[in-house]
Amino acid sequence: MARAASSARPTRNQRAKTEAILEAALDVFSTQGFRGATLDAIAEAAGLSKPNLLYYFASKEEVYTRLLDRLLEAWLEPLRRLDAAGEPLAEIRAYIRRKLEMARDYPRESRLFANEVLQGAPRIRETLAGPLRALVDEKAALIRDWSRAGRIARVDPHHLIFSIWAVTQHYADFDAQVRAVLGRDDPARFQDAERFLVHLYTGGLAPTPLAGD
Amino acid sequence: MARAASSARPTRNQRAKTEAILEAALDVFSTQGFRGATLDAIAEAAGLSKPNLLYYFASKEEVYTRLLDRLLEAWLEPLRRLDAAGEPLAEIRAYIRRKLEMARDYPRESRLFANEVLQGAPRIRETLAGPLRALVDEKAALIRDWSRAGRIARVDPHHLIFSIWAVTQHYADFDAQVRAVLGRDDPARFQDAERFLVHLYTGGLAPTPLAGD
DNA sequence: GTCGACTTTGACCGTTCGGTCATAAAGCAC
DNA sequence: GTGCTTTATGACCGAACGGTCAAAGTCGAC
Repeated sequence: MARAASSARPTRNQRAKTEAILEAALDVFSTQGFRGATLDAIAEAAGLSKPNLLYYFASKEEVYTRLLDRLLEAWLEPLRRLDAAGEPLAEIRAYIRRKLEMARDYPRESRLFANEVLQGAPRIRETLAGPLRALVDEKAALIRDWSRAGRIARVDPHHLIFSIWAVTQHYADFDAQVRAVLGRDDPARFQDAERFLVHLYTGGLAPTPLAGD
Repeated sequence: MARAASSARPTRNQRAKTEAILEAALDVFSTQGFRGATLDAIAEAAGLSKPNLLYYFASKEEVYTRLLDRLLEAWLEPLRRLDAAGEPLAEIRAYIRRKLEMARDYPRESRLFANEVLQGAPRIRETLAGPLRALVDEKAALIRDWSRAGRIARVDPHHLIFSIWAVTQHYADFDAQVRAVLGRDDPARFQDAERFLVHLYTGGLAPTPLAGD
């Protein structure tokens, strides 16, 4: 029989094929969503027939969840690297840069995630409420400590994190809008965004609130 | 014959029915996307049969585009109200508040828009590159003038606008994630978000950059 | 060459999709 | 009531969907 998700060590060729399928599926799922995507479209993009695709994956659902699992693993990494030993403002700036790089280099992954959450996150709710929440709470506590120590302004740590997610992923998820507004293709948009965001957060989180106004 | 989008003045009953359909369609399209939504689902949610729905709308496409047209009209309004005569920082804060209110009161509309843009904005690309871009450019010029006059910090006006869109719509589009991270239902999340964002932008855009650091 | 495991495919199945149509109610003017 | 328009529906259509299956092709081990 075939490889019913049990073969201990997949062949080099098996790896290559499943990789091609996941690559194609990322294209399709990230723009069409789960329901909007079709196995035919994925198979064609991967360069094989639909039954052949189903030889490597049991179902459409399995392709999708495999993609999500991978994604979530990598998704938390930038926040995880927020270092308690570092200088607070520099740490936050570095976090913004990492997230912005991910939006630039992995926009399809960002859109896949956005699609899933937009639909109410039916397949990843447990992950969000479990590991993600735990990580966010941990880092929020760290930020709160920085606040209380007067090393950054006193702000709500959770909403600070949300805002960084929002402004960085925006450049991947709303790429079509950004392009339309800035003109067909502004190659400097990520650089300009980084400069703006670093300024915004540096000023907005500075430990000494300004006197005037 | 029926009302082939020609009847000059629709009956009260016609208005009510089309309204019920659009209301139901907003529910379904905003969570499932265009391809994921089905006419059966919309018809059932609206409380009528599929053929009856198609008596009021010519096609699935027409329901969707009608919804989008409405949305886009209202979508630009908050930015349009950014007033050149006002005090710059107060104007930007007011803009943030208006956008946050829209995310709170019209989350489905925000998600519908997000879905469309995620898919590459195939149906609203012209609107984005036309009226939206024109409005953004106009307001960006205003903000740039404020910058040059030293009334706010020198920042990229386009990316400032993008960031406000991102952080406000995030609370509608990623509601499932926000809820999961904050705990089942945090009724104060919009208040807390507003406080944080006002602080962030007030500090980040303050005309006098801080001396230290 | 031949054997067996792995891989690929065309044909097919049941379901669901968007949409049509003939027909039947329902409402209303007279 | 009669007649006309508006509204509603069950039955149906062709296409596309996710998925199955038997059969054929491919490949290395011996």
